[in-house]
Amino acid sequence: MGMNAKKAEKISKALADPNRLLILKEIKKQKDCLYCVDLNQIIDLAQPSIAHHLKMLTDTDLITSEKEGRNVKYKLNKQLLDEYIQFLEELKRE
Amino acid sequence: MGMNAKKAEKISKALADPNRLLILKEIKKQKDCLYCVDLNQIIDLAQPSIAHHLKMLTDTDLITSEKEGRNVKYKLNKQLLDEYIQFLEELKRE
DNA sequence: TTCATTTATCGAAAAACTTAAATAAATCGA
DNA sequence: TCGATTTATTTAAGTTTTTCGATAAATGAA
Repeated sequence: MGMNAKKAEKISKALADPNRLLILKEIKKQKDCLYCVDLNQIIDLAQPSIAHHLKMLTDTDLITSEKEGRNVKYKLNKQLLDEYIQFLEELKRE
Repeated sequence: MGMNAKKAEKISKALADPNRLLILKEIKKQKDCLYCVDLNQIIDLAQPSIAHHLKMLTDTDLITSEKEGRNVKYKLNKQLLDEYIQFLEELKRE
């Protein structure tokens, strides 16, 4: 619970890739609920690469995954994003 | 002016390192005004490595540098950080 | 000018990251 | 069960990043 520099570093790293930002954007587009299978149409990468990026995002808890039959549904972890934003806000306070 | 995914990616990358986060934290500590020379005491890295990290932060405009004689003074670019935060906020909006 | 201090750059080695082919695992439908 | 679909894992190649030694450049002080 709560953000620290180590976590913020990992989250920053997770955000530091165009394809992962695209995934997050798609989650937002799909009303905060994305099926992995749809990403293959959207992202110009081989399936294992997409799986790799999804794993990085779930490993940092930026997104949560939920199995639905053969598919996996992804949602944004808004609370963690908020904690990260709070960490950044505090960098501004002198 | 204004944030986009490409810029956000670069900023994320700049934030995705423990030493660079430490530099930002020190800028905050020193009342938003850090002299490069002080970092050598604080960060356990060789001088060229510190210079490299400072360059990454200035290249993304997260910090600004100002020459003062032999020294260089660094300040946080709060506006850019705000734009980045805004970008993240928008990821939450469905 | 000469020396000391501070910062920047170059070059190279090591570590980390990205990507995809091959393949495995899980699940659904027929 | 069998075949098709979806996702995960392994392995390896290519790229990028991090780090430091050596060295250069810039500036202040004596």
